[in-house]
Amino acid sequence: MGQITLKDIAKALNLAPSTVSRAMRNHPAISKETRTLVQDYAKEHKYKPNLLALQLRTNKNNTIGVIVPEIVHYFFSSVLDGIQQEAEKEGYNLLIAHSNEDYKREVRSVETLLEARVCGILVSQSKTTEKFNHFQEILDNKVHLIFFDRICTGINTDKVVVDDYVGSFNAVEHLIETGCTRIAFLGSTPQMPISNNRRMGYEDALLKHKLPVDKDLMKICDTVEMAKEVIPQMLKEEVVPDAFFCINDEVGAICIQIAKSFGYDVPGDISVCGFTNSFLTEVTYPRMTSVDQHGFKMGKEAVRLLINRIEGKEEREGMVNSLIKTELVVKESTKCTRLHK
Amino acid sequence: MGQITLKDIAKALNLAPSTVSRAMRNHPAISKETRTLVQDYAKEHKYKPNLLALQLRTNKNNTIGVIVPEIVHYFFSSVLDGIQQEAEKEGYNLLIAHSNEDYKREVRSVETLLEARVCGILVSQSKTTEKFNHFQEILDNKVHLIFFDRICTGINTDKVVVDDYVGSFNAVEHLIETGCTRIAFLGSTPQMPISNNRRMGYEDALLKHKLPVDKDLMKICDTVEMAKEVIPQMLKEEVVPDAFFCINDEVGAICIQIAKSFGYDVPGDISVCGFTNSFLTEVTYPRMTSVDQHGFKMGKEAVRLLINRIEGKEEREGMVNSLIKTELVVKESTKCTRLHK
DNA sequence: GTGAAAGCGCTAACAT
DNA sequence: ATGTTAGCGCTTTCAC
Repeated sequence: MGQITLKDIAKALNLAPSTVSRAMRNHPAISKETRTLVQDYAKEHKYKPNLLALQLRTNKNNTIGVIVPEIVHYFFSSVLDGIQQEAEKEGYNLLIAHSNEDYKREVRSVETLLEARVCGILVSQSKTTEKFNHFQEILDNKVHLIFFDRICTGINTDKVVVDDYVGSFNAVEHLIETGCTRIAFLGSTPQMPISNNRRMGYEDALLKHKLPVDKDLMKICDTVEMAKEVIPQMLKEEVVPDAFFCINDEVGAICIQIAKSFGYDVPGDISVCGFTNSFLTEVTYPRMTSVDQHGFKMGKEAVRLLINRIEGKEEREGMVNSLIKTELVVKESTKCTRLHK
Repeated sequence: MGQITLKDIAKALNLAPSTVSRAMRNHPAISKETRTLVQDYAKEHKYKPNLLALQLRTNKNNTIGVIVPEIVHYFFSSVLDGIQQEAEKEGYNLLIAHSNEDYKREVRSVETLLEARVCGILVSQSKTTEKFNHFQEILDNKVHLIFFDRICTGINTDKVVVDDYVGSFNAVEHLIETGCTRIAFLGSTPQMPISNNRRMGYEDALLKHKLPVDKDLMKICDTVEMAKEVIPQMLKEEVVPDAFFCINDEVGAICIQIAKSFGYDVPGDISVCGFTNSFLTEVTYPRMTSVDQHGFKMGKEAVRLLINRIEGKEEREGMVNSLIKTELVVKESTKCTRLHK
């Protein structure tokens, strides 16, 4: 015998299944005696309602799907943590899919989640995604969709992002104020809004301080592998950067290693700034200055918004664009300044 | 109109639902014409089978539950990655719960997963868990249970672990062979088998090389917070360790930082060895020697075993105890030796 | 206050 | 080769 059902209880107690159902859910029209009778019996026999049956009836399961491009990754696992905690609190389950930065796997993940009939999906796009039909299909299926961090500008839906522009601007300004003038920007592909916004923050900070925007200092370099190619190359140039502003902490951390291996002092000769403020920043030597992205908070915010949509509680008009504030956390891989508090 | 159903197709094509059902699944008794007719119509109208209905019928959902104690963590996210990839390949979905090293959340996670009627559960125990009724309940519900890494010795079930003893023994022997004689062991609480096995590997390596086992060198220190307390304290003692063998890379990485902040050279004065061989080992300075735990592989192995149990394909008698081999990866936080290849 | 019956979407046994 | 019926576990009319 696997699990006890409502029917079993009904039979055992000589009641109708409907009565048992009502009694379990404290329906007002049920006498106190029957109610306690039923509930006691249920507890004693460890009755567990069959969610599958419930979901089939209401054609709605309390499950939220999440698609992340990378799971072994401080930022995304922090976001997942936030999503998980908030979802659990609200009684939702989580189906997690991992696209592994691969467009095809992302498409398949969408299929899987739709087949599982999730009631909403949170997505952070893979780097290789350039077609958006699969996202459109989510909406066509009347399933709620919210992008976080790596948003897709081609689809009109709710989004949760950090203020990449401001975070970037502040970080670069900090580098400038601490005396750097040839600041390299190691970004991601330009079609990624997070990268594009950070590039604009970078350029505007340079402009504000009357520094030239040098295309040679701006590279696409968003993985450890690329960093191991790109950074040494830049350090072999005639004019070497005196600062690296990196798209993530992984690249930043490797950047510190490489700069030191070339004999440069960090931050004496070269400053390095990362993005995320993960635990990595604590174990590099020197400890790394980075822009905190508050991933945990972003995760919570994203589910909150999604659940509000699902339950029809969102009052804001049109598409919501939620902005999480970043915070520059100055540690030791950038120089000190009195100008900066 | 939300989703199209079998019935809808049947009505539109003037067929019985059962015929449509059979046609969709290439039942041999269905004529080629009807089959293609049905399948074309289904494809055109984007028919998606309702998994909930299917699962209700078979009283079996193809969902596997996972409970991890920590999600923002290189090792566990690697394991999750392995679990995810293998499960997806086999057509299983994943329900992930996060106990956050908290016994009560772990118990609740078990409840949630059982209510969701998962067909199997993978667990790595929280540090604070000392009662096992909730695990027993999983078995009582006839749901397959497999422990990985942080196993529970109080429950008789399948397990997947790394050879902590051997991994530890080899690491400590490497430290000894490179000239260390006062090797500190930073472990976890003794009731955790992984910690206990590593402690035994540690002690046996010392004994083999005729070094004393000094209780003062063995501390419980398995988090960054504890490391920041315990390690400075040990470095202030009269006799300072000349090596730290740490239970995980986080503690190891922080250990390197602290040792350097005390003015010690790593590995000149003090060697440090971690456990996991995460990305952290690449960004510490010097890069950290560590024992690779092959988390990804462990994840795959654990799901494989679980799925075999679920599908009744496991031939091995009794409870399986799967052992993943570790591998000492020597980098720069331990000294060189000719003895060690 | 309680029961009987129908139905959520699907499939399997039993017709025809 | 296809249709009919029943039922997975639950809730919700509609009766009584």
